[in-house]
Amino acid sequence: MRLQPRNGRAPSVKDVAAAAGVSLGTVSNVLNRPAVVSTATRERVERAMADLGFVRNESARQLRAGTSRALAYVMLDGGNPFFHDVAEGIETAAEDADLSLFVCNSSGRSDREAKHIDRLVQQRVQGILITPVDPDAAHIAEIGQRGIPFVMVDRLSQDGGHCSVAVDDVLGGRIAVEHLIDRGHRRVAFVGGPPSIGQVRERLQGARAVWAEFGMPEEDLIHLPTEALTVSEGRSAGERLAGLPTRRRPTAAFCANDLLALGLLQHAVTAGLRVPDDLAIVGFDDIDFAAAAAVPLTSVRQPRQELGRTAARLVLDEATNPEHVHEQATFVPALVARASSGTVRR
Amino acid sequence: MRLQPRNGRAPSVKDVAAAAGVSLGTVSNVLNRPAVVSTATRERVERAMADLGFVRNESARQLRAGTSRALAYVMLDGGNPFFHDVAEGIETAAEDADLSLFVCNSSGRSDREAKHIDRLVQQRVQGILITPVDPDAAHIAEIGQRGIPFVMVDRLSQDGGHCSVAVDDVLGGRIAVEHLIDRGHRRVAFVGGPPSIGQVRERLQGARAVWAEFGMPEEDLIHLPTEALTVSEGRSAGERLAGLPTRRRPTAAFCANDLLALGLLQHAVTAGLRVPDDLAIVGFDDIDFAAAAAVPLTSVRQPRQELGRTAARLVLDEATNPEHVHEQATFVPALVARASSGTVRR
DNA sequence: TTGTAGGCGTTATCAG
DNA sequence: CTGATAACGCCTACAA
Repeated sequence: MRLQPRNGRAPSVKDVAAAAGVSLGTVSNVLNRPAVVSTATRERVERAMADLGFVRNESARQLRAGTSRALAYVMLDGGNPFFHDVAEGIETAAEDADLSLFVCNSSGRSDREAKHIDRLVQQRVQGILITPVDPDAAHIAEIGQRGIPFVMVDRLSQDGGHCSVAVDDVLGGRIAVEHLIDRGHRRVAFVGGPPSIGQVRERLQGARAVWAEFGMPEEDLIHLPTEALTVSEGRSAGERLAGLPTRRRPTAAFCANDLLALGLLQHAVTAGLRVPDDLAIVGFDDIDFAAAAAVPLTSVRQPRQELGRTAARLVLDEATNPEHVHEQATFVPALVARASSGTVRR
Repeated sequence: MRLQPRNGRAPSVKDVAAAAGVSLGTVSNVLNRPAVVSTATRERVERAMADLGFVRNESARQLRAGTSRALAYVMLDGGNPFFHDVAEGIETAAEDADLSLFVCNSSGRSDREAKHIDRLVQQRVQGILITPVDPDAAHIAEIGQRGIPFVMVDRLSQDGGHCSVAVDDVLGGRIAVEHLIDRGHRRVAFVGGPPSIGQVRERLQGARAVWAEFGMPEEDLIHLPTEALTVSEGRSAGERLAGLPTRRRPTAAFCANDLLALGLLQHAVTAGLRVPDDLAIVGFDDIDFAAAAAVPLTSVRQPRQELGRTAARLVLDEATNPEHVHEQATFVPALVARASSGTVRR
């Protein structure tokens, strides 16, 4: 392989044509409509391409085609395995459609998110999937106004102005707390925040609803707010919880996601609380690390990969189907009971 | 904002020029050398760009420039938070250089890796960072032959034919096992595989070396092979370990990475082994979940973000500095002792 | 079946 | 500051 034909420049179709002794159009045909070229010429051209180490220039193709052959996913928190699993689901769908997937991570920062979106628009990606920091931010609305197909992931659209996929978070909150009531718990903590995150609000809302329906006193569902949905915030919530006087201390905690639950679990063990006997714990998302915790974590399962696949399907439909109508795909969460909420009390 | 000027086509510099009543060259100047344009005209042009919702077309820029303004990282296992942290380090460096970062995930599959590389070459990225499935694969060597700057991450170059960054894995194995010997363990398991993974081989090699230096009998360092470096493989190694007769069972395990260690920890707890009293555990990488485990995990720390930042620095040097010489950046791993190896025996 | 011409959007250059 | 023009590499007509 001679890989640097014209002093440093990558070989172009022209170079291939020259090397193969055919015209430029023939090379293009070999690439795009191999059927119309005679076998002999085709092989000669392919040989020349291999010899030169020819690689199509994607920017030129793109410029010509007017659009790139890529999708993008902007995720909220790359440190949370949940989003990685969603991305995997998107990627399988993108692969099936022979599209690349650009994965970006806003790390919960709106400025970074806006910057990523800017770049993606410049790249003319075919569609944007996003789990937004703030679904009402101006730079989110602009995506749709630009006519770029886009789908909100893990967050339902309020106004139906675009597609979205998510589980029913209110229901998720309900089944988590109902499970704890079932297990005999009469004093439960909800661990989660900040309330600016919609998922947190809805999971809490579901928890409160079912708590009231069972006729439990409102003050016995205790909200332990956190600054973020992270392991270390879970740990600090654990400190506050362990610090409560025994008769005020909840016997169970429902955490707004698994990272919080893992942090809480860790602090509880450190503080000498037995899980689930002294403190039962339920998380949300059912990331792989939940099942892998030293006390396997009961969690509300989201169909992570399927969320991603569905989101990709919707964005592709919007990109290709002129009859497309926006769709809010809602999935039903399911409780996965493990040891951390294991025993029935009394 | 009128966002669709010419029936569906995104507005171009030409449209902006027309709208602002200036020439195309002036628009280009506003974009690329704002200093040479008078304030009044510049503002008029900027106004027109905003009105039209003009966004530079990156493919056209790229075609013109001959290279994209992006770096890429192909990681080995997106499900392992270690690689996410490395990617974060790369991204900060890329941001400083005003470059985009494309993050790809081979999921340990060589075919997926090759496909990603193909795409990246077509995109004419400025450089490729990669933690390869197999450093000797043909598609890896081709990257260098193509003249694309590239750096191997978490794996040292054997022949110096390219840059690489990694910790000293042999040393990592040494300090892990020395720590266990220190703690009084005389029968230790090494959990890890497959041996096709260089990191596994070297960590084992270090473990064996220090074991011999302390005069311990070879057969008391027991290799429990695994198929992969995952939580579930760790769990299954745990089953094998717990199944051993008590007098043959190691009192400690050194795992080739933290995912294995977390899986092993989980099974140990389930099987009724106390950690660290019945079984001490040491992992490798020191991912955040290691500290967050219910029994916080002792681990050999890699400077994850710094590996990424350094790799990015090297690839940028290769891309821009004609005097560039390949460099093997080696970092020193450090033991982080936590509860999972906590007590001194006897 | 092959060759040729034009254009995608951007940037750079050069003469006014 | 304008206006015109060429070039990047590819693709698709259309003509031979």
